[in-house]
Order: sequence, then C-alpha cells, then structure tokens
Amino acid sequence: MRYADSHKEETHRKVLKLAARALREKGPDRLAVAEVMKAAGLTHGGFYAHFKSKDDFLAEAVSETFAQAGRRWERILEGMAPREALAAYVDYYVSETHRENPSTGCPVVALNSDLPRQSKSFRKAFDEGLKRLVANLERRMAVAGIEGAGVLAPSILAEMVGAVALSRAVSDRAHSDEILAAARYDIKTRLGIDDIGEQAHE
Amino acid sequence: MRYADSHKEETHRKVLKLAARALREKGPDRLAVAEVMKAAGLTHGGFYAHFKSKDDFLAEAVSETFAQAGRRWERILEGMAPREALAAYVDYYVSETHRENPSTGCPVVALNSDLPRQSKSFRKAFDEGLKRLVANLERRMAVAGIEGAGVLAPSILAEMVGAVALSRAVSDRAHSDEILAAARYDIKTRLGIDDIGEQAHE
DNA sequence: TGTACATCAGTGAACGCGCGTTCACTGATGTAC
DNA sequence: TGTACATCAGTGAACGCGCGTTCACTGATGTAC
Repeated sequence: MRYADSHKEETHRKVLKLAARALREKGPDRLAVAEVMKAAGLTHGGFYAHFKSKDDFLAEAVSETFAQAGRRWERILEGMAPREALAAYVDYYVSETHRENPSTGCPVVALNSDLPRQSKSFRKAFDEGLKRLVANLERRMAVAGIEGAGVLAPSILAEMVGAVALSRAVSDRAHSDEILAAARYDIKTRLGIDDIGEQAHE
Repeated sequence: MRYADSHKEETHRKVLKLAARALREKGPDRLAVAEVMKAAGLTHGGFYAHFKSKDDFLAEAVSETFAQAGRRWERILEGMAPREALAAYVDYYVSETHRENPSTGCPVVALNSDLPRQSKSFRKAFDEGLKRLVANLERRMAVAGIEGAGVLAPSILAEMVGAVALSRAVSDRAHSDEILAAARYDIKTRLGIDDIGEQAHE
C-alpha cells in the first residue's frame, strides 16, 4: 500500500489533532501512545515513524493545544468590534461550557499543575504557547482601548484560569456557577466592559 | 519487635505527612507507594496494613495537604490584627516563595488540573479541603470588615490560584515576578487593603 | 517463676499489568533497464 | 512492454521496566496457665 506524497504528513497531523484533545482530557501521564494511535485508526508500532519519543510527541501535542485554542478564538471573535470581542472572550473563557469541556478548552487550565513535573521540552512548548496566548489577549485589550494592557493582560488571564480551575474542582453545581459569575463580573469591571455581554442581561 | 500501642498510628501519620509533601511535588500518578514507604524508613509490603489501596491512600494524603496548609496559615497569621492578617495572607500566597515551593504550598495550585482525572474519593477529599479553605478565607475577610465576603472569597482565591499557577508556568523570571506583583496589587485593591504590606513599600 | 502460644507491625519475594520502545516484516507502488 | 528491485508507511509480536498488590514469613513481646 503506497500512499500519496502528503499521506504521512496528513497522518502526523491527524494523530496530533487527536492527541491535543486527549492530552487535555487525560493529562500527559495517562495519555497512552497506543491509545492515540488506535484513535487515529493505526497500530502503536507506527508511532515511532512519526515521533522520536513520547516526550517529543507530548511537546508537539502541547503546541497543538495552544494552536487549536488560538484558532478557536479567532473563529468565535471574528468580525466583532474590539470591546464586544473582549467581552465575548471573557464570557466564553469563564463559562459553564468551558468548565464542562476540558478537552477542547484552554490548555492552561487543563495542564497547569502537571507542568512542573514534565520534561523540559514539554515546559518549553507550554511556555511558548502561553506567551502567544497572553500576547494575543494583550493585543485585544490594547485595540479595545484598555490602558496598561501589558501589565493587566497576565493578571486578567490569571483570574480567568483560576476561576475555571476552581469551578472544575467544586462539586456543588450552584456554587461552581457562582464562582464563574463572580469572576466574569470582576474581570469585566476591571476591563471597564461590564456593560457588554452576559453581565448586562443579568 | 513488638511496639507501643501508639506505634502504628504514629507510623500512619508519618507516612501521610511525607505523602502530603510528595503528592504536591510529584502529583498523584507519579507518586509511588514504595517510594513514600521508603522515605518513611519502611518497606512497601507494609503499606497495605495502613491503607486499603493507593486510591484510599491518595484521598487521605489530599486531606492532609489541606490540613498542613491550614495549620501553616494559622501559624503565620497568629496574633495579627484582621486587616494585617488578610494582607499578609495575600502577600504570602501570591509570593515568589510559594511559587518556588509547591511541596509545601497550596494543594489547589499544585493539583487543580489533575483533579478531573482522579478517583471519586480523591475529588471528594479535595472538594472538602477546598470548602474549608474558602470558608477560612471568607471568615478572615468578614472579620476584617470586608463586605460581601461570601461571594468575594472564592473569586479572590481564584485570582490567587491562577496567579501562582501562571507564575510557575512562565519561564522568564522577571515576567513571572511581574505576574505575582500585579496580582497582589489587584487583589489587595479589591479587598481595600492595598495600604498594608509589601505593596505599600514598593 | 517458667513455658507454650497468640499477637501483630513490618519484611521481602513474587505476580500481573500497562506501557514505552524496538524490530523484522508486509505489501503496494514507483523506477531502472 | 515486461521484469527485478527499491521504497516506505504501517503492522504486530516481543522486550523490559515500573508499579500496585498479595502473601507467607519474621521476631519481639504480651498473656494464659
């Protein structure tokens, strides 16, 4: 069975795409090589034709999680006015939907506490993805006319990450919802956009 | 070798104490039963005289991490006036020291992203510990005369957790320090105690 | 007071399983002549 | 135009290791008589 020239590359991408989801759901240690290959319709033996080691593979998968999340944001916020986009960003990030779906959500929430225990290459890939994520948020804030976006952006992200992480940890649904609502309110107030989006309807 | 009546209980406590540190450092999956027993000066075979399973053991260890952290706070803030204690709480939580020492730090930062992948008993123990942590913070806020402490406490914790988690993820030291400083400033402003502690000296 | 037995925290060998990694092989197709 | 050979993505058996778990055993001391 000979394949088209692009076939191997396509398989590589397919495996990575699936891995990026599984990584956020299972974490780096519980994500099994054989399992991901099976999900892609392949056997585990072929894995090493695509990746040097599980470590290398994980680093690529981490980058892919950030890339996926980045594309997702572009898609959701496309065409929105800067302030509306920023408000929507907060509303989507700090949402019940995000809480319920780690595998398609932000890798920072899904992987932050695994980070210090992982390999150098894993942490490097995460660091780079995080840097781009923050830069992106900062740009959106600057475009929306927020002052001091450079200092504020990581702080805003910290609050969003913490809120979603806590909301996942709390078993009581109502309490979990409250945490998210309180965070949305506070963040949008800090950004001066508490007149836009969900908050305004409540 | 027959032991004193309290011997087994002491061993149990000793193992748990060590486990609580190792858990925050290595995470639940990389924490090996044999390793913890060895650290306590025992062999792995004796483990099951103390714990029904690794799962049970982990749940106990989680509770112990929250208990340790709780006692630590009591010790540090003992005798302080309410507002000073609250400011010190924020300064200690959102600090470089906390960032550098996961094994003695807050379990919420150290374990939050592992949580959804762990057993029910693990999550239950975490949930209970978290509830007490939030209640404690809320009480300290109320005593310090903060309005709406009930809604504010989890939101404040979210920001603290997120800031320390992010500071651990960012490789650039200066940038990581900035994240913590920005979070301290924002949190203390939200609490109306930005005139106390580190912030005031900067 | 002395002897046989019960108790029980801890020992260490062994088992089974999951998983990362290796490697000889497959089989379809392109290429050389 | 046909034949021999090279290519190469993917296969699947096998290996080794770490780790959770089990279990027969140890050995010091308390207790019964």
